[in-house]
Amino acid sequence: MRDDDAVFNALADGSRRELLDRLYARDGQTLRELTAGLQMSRQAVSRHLGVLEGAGLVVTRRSGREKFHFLNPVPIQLIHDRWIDKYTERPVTALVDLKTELEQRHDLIDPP
Amino acid sequence: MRDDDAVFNALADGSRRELLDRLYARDGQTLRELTAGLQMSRQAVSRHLGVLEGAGLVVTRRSGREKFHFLNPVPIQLIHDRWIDKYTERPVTALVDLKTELEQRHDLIDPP
DNA sequence: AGAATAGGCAACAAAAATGTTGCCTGTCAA
DNA sequence: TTGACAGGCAACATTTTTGTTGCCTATTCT
Repeated sequence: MRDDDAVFNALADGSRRELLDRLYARDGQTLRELTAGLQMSRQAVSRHLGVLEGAGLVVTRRSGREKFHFLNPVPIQLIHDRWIDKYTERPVTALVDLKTELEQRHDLIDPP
Repeated sequence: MRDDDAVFNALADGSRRELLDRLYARDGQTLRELTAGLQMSRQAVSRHLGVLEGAGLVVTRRSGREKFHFLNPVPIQLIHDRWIDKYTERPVTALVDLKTELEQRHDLIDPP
């Protein structure tokens, strides 16, 4: 497996993505704050945060008995850069543009 | 679950990401072409491509008995937009910048 | 028509992920 | 120092995922 496996694996779970959403809305929350409203045990949330931290999507900072969590958007930026060419400017603005391009390519392969 | 679940689930598998890499390198490949070199049965690759197509990451076009696969980068762009603010320009250029910001925030909470 | 090619579907076993409960350590306040 | 609070670790059962094998239909070529 490649190194980015942890990132994609962490993003695969809906609860973890919701945790990222919460941190995106307000950074620096503790485990208890993030658990509130998630209808899951504190231990489960703790492990989810551990997965996110292991993937580098969340950075933590401990202060006394509290642990603050921060969103790190860098791995997400890398996902974007992997399949979207920033130089040749692929048609990513709308699906309609892509479909148009597909029709053209298909005409090259199998002309009408 | 949300609607984007299929996309993240599709990206969670390393073999599927490799298929996207291959399509990114050369679009419009058939199932046989994509299977070559992947050390997996054709049926397994077929199901992986089905997952990618179901998530909208791959668009297909059938011509006779052959099926061509094309990469659709739109869902990946949406992932990027979800957690990276394009207006306020968060510090996503380097992890160093983020760490610096985290130090500053921590000083606000727990001054030295 | 007959053979070869491209792809699809379903059932099965093996492997991995998820959430729970129970118990533990460290920190803060009265 | 005693009790309350924040968080961590491990074992367990349940569910999901993954790849294989076997068999099927549709299309192309001789």
